Amino acid sequence: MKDLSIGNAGKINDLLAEFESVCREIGLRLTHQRRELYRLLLQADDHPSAETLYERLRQEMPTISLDTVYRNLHTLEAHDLIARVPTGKSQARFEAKKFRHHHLMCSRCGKITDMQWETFDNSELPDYASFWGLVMDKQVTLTGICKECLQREQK
Amino acid sequence: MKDLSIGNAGKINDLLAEFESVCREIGLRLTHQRRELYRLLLQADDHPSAETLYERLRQEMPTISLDTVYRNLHTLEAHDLIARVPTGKSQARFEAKKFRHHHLMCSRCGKITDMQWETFDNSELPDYASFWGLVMDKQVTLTGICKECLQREQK
DNA sequence: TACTAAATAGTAAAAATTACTGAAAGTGGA
DNA sequence: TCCACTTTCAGTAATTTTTACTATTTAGTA
Repeated sequence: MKDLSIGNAGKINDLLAEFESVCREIGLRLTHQRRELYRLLLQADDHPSAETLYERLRQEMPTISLDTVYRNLHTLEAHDLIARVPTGKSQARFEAKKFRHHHLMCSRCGKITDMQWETFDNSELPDYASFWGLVMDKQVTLTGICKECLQREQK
Repeated sequence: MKDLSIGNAGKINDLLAEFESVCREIGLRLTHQRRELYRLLLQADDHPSAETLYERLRQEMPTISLDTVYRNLHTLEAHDLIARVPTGKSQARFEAKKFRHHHLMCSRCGKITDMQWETFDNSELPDYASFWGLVMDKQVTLTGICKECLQREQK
């Protein structure tokens, strides 16, 4: 995972420029569709599904096809430019790789929130991990009920 | 999550008895299909998909329907007797809740392996978590390449 | 401007999950 | 043990999600 510092998190344009040069490096064509897909993912903070991205893209380019969305999601994922959020649900959710983070998932409303946790990031893996093989990434998922849902249930 | 100690891990029968009494407590009927589904999940260590479970169940009861498998997976999940493994893939994978553990996922062969990590289990959550809401579970997923795949690639 | 491989739109197909219906079966009480 | 009640089931259909196919268009480059 390309470790982009959180200081850049808001600078969509910088990240887009970075994306474009990475694409050129690895020989991916910069189509309007691909750039827009990535831009939407960069500015989204709701970990959209393929279907949701398709709907959003259709606002600006009504003729884009669903296949293009899925194909590009695969391509970008294969090149580690975006990631799939491991939800356990049948519908996949996606995110741009902006900075190292973990996920909070509300089991009531399904909302997914990013969270940084440096203490964990810096911690040692258990011995078993190196016995198992080569670990490339470690990710925490916290599950529970978000504040909004808790308040809603109290009423 | 019902925290069953790892000492019981091999004792399928004990866990089945436990399962049956839990079902009676919460008013779930103990049908042959449901018991077998749970038993298969208990003894499986490969986190099978719904389809895989269906195939296995058909060995012993050829008339069982796929709907029954899905319905029971939902029911048992809703009562926290089994869990869905958050893989990020479109096909859901399941496991019985035997003991507290985390997952190692091989990005080459897709194999999922359980791992205990008490240091993590006992660690404090970051402050942001309590601000977010009520956290019920914390789970680590390590991604990488398992030993078998590493050896295969070296050849 | 023209060439070429990659990517796209539109559509079809496949895979995975959920819904529906009448029949069967487990559960609790007489 | 039998009965009534309700859940669950099998079989099938429908829906949702993802992938595949093909003719056409486009980005990158000379």
